[in-house]
Amino acid sequence: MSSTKERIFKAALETFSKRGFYKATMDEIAEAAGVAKGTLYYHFKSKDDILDFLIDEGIKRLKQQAIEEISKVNGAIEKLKRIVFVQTNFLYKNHDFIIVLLSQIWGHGDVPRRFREKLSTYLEIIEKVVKEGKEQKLLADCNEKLVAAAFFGMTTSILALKVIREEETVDTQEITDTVFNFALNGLKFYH
Amino acid sequence: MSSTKERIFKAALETFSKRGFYKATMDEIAEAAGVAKGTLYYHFKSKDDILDFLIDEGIKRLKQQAIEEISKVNGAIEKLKRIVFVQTNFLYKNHDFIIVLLSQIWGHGDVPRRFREKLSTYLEIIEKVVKEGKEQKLLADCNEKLVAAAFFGMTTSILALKVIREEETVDTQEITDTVFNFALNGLKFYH
Amino acid sequence: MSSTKERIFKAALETFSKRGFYKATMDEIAEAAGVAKGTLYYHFKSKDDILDFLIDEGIKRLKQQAIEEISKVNGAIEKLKRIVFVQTNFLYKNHDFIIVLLSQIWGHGDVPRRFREKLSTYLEIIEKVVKEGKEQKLLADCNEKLVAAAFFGMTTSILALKVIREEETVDTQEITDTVFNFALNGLKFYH
Amino acid sequence: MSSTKERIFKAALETFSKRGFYKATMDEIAEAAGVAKGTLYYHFKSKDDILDFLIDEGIKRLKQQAIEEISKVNGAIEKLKRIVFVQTNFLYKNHDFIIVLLSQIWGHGDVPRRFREKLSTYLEIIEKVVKEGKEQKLLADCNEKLVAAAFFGMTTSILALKVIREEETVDTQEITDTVFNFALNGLKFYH
DNA sequence: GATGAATGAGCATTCATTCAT
DNA sequence: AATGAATGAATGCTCATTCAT
Repeated sequence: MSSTKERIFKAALETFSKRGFYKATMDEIAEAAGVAKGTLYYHFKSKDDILDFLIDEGIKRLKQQAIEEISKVNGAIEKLKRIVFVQTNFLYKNHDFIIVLLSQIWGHGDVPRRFREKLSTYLEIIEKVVKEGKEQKLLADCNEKLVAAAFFGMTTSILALKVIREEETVDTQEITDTVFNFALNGLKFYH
Repeated sequence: MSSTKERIFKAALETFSKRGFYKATMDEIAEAAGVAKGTLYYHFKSKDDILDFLIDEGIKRLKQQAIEEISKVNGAIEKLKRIVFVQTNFLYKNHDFIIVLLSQIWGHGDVPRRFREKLSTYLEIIEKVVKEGKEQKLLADCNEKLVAAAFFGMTTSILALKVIREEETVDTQEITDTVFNFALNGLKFYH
Repeated sequence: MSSTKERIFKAALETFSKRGFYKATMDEIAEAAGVAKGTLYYHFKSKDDILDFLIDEGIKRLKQQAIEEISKVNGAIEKLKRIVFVQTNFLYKNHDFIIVLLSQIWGHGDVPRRFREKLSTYLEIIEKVVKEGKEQKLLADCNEKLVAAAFFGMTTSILALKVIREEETVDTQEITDTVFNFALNGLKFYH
Repeated sequence: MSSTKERIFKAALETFSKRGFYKATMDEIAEAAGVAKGTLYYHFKSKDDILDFLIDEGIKRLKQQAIEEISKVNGAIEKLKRIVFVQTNFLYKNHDFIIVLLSQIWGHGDVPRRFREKLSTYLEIIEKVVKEGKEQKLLADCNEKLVAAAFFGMTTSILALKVIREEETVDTQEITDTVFNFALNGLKFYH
């Protein structure tokens, strides 16, 4: 990625996150990137194309990190923990991305559908681990598709709500632990 | 609510859900409602105002149902189950609402912030039940704010993904059970 | 004029003056008059019709007062003085009217043309007095049409500028004297 | 001023004068200027902004000419004559401007107020000359603010009425003489 | 006489996109 | 590679007017 394209990428992510995709204008992105408006069109076909690129890149990076991380350990439970950890950290470090993603995946149009499909390729990683866990009798019987969605929804909700609120510096380790513990053991109190 | 306003309300919800808030035009809403465009402005101040009203009403109704339902039973765990049930059913019956809500609550602007604040008043109901459960030693120690967010994120993710996909008729009872079981017992396999 | 029409008349004059004819809305007029919007259309054909009526009435009243006043005295000069006096007082007491009038008479459209024609019937009163004065060798030779326009322009400019500025209470007698003296003797200093 | 902006400037002046500011549409201005509607917004922020610019420029040019002209002669009376001359000629040559100006300066809103303030900077030039004339015992004692307003009101009234009527070619020299003579010597007949 | 809900033509404004330089 | 002036289709919104009650 050329340095100019990189700058546009970052500026767009920031602008979409701050203003929302629709309210963000090409003028704003250009200004944030420090380039002329025409330059955006040299590097991207359209505004939609920038969004596509952003989502693509984001999910690609998230997947890479998840795959890399779970390859380091053995056992479905340990792998799951790593996934929660990666997810939390990634979303925390890339909250602009998650805000943009979460604003775009719901809805019936072609665009949200395409984004959901991309996201699915990430969720499949989780599903696979859950399935493994079930087979290894480490995890209880469950619908792994539902569980993957639940995992993702849980983590993003918690994180997005905290991050967006620009609260106190978020302790990602605490969230990782909470989510993981919640997911594994549930809320029931054991005497 | 006058009958005209009611019709606009429903048309707007449907249109926003189908097309997305920004792509939906006032002309489309008017046509869907079977009124003239000017009539929209007789009942609402602006397009944003319609959205506001939609979110307000939706959350108000969700809260009403949740409160009513948990008043019927005793015990935090039973109450929690009812909440999951209401949430699932409400969101399933009002999937247009949930799509609109989920598309609008993320982001840094004033609008998403306001919507999150409204949503918080619903989450507080869950928090209260969780807190009760902890005090009664029915639920494990946990951060109830995080748990409430997790509950909401989990349910909506599962549901929205199913609903949007216009999948097979969704079995809300199954989802209720899955979510509740997951939340209560976690994923760990017990020998 | 029925009491309702009278109220609309006053409300319209005030609203047009405060907001300008185009910015003023029928809603504002109705509210100022304390009636429903539909009622305006019971008494007047249209917004333009209200303006017409306002201008008509205003000029009619100005003419009446001028005619009555000049009938009280003899001699062109004395009559001219009375005209200046009436004009100043009337415009002061009816500054809403003068503001509306002055905003509408310039321009090429049919409406300003019609208003100028109505105003002409007042200017003719001045012209006639000036003509008389010339014939009686009391006033210097001059183009009475130009002089009448000058008279009107002079007085309204002075007054409007003072009145609009909502300055100190305007001393109409002083203005009358100044204008009259200026008009009669000019600015030249006589040694 | 870029050539495009210049063309918009002229087209707007003509359109506002012909149709009135409020009846004139951006489409009309664009067409008159031979540019696309969007181009108007590339050079001006809004329709109001165009009006602002027009009034600014007009008054600036009128002031420039007046200042230049009175610098050519000595003596308050001669200067005054030049002012009347410039005013008459400028307004005649720029009757579109004067029509727009006169339609906009009356009223209580912020816009007319701002325009009056701009116009005041021109009137101050007249005031200064009148003051000089008084000090030099060339002009009678008078309120120079009132006199300046009177001068302006007199000239514009005469001119606007003539110009709008699209009468016979206006003889600006005759008007200059009439106004100047009227202003200097008054209407009284001297035996 | 009076009301106010409903209308829809009209308009200012926005903004992604193009293209000549 | 980069620019920025110009475009025009698209759209939210206004508001005078109508009419059934």
